[in-house]
Amino acid sequence: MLKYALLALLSQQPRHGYELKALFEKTMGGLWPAVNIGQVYTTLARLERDGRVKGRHISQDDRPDKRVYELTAEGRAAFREWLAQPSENARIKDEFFLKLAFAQLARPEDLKDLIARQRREYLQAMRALSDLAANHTADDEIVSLLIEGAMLHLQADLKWLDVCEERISKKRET
Amino acid sequence: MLKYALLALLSQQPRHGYELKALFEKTMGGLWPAVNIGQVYTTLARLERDGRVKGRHISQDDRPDKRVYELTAEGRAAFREWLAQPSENARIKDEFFLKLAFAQLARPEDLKDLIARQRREYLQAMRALSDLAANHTADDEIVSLLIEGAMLHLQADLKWLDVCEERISKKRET
DNA sequence: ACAGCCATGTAACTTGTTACATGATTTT
DNA sequence: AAAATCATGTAACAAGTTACATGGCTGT
Repeated sequence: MLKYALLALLSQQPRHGYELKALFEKTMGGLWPAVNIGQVYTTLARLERDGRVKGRHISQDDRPDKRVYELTAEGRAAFREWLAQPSENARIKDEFFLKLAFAQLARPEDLKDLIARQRREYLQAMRALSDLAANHTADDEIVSLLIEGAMLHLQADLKWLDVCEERISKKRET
Repeated sequence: MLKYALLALLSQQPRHGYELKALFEKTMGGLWPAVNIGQVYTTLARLERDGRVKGRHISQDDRPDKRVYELTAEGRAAFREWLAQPSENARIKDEFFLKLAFAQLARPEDLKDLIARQRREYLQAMRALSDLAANHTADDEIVSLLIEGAMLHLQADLKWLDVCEERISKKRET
């Protein structure tokens, strides 16, 4: 995933690893888990190995030297292709889905607690997003959108927990 | 992730790799991407290496021999610990989030198409879920719940696409 | 002197993916 | 005779995580 974000940033202009990390985080406005700087460099190395980018050494007198990467034609094509194909969401890979299903199999008596704990987690995440939204200057339109998207997700998750709880207590009555 | 699902299934009784794969898929009712059988075996090998399970060879006359795994005390503890801690959802790792944010940076003129394509994808996934729900005998309560959860997610995603589209066209007017 | 930012990387490891390889038994 | 199901695995690779290692410049 990071791979394509780097290609996107490099499609604007050549940049170096340290800069890419900062831009990535700024673009995602703290909504994406922080990227380890090490991963940026390994990803760049792999992209260069695969002919997607080309790095070149830049000497600097006042600062440490750096290595600036630019997109190749292939890299540009790979980025465009990524944008062109829709992101898969048909199959779900949400950990809580798994947890619920297998808890029900193995420890059905724990379901109520499991759901309660998860609700607390979602509510906390919701609060964190509200804070982010409040502290967020409206200059960055896209980050506001991402925050709203994350909130819609969480609302759906919370609603689902309600459905689960209801269904489970109903079953127990039978 | 698969790791914990296997521990869950083994917490009921000892089982072998082939059986675990089938049970996993039955439990998730086609909602989780199919698991590669090879991964089941490598995961079991790693679990054994880490002392979570213990395998033993069973000779069979009528069928190929098999290797049955059972949980160790450590494995049981690891499973319980997994259940006890809430699944993280605070930070989002949805590919479309990334795509939108970086498309806006690099190719803002493509945003409309990007959203339209993604909407088609979500609607198609929605239809697939409806079919699943229809063909689904109500005997398996948990699978019904998972289907509902997936639908709630998709509804949130679709709603978000509407918000994005609106916001973007509004911006263009300015 | 020390903290913090600028800058680059490697090593070891985990999880998951794809493809390959083998072979028996059962059903059509 | 062929296809499907039962059964096990390995090899190579991709992506991501954590920790370690290095070193210069800037501001307090």
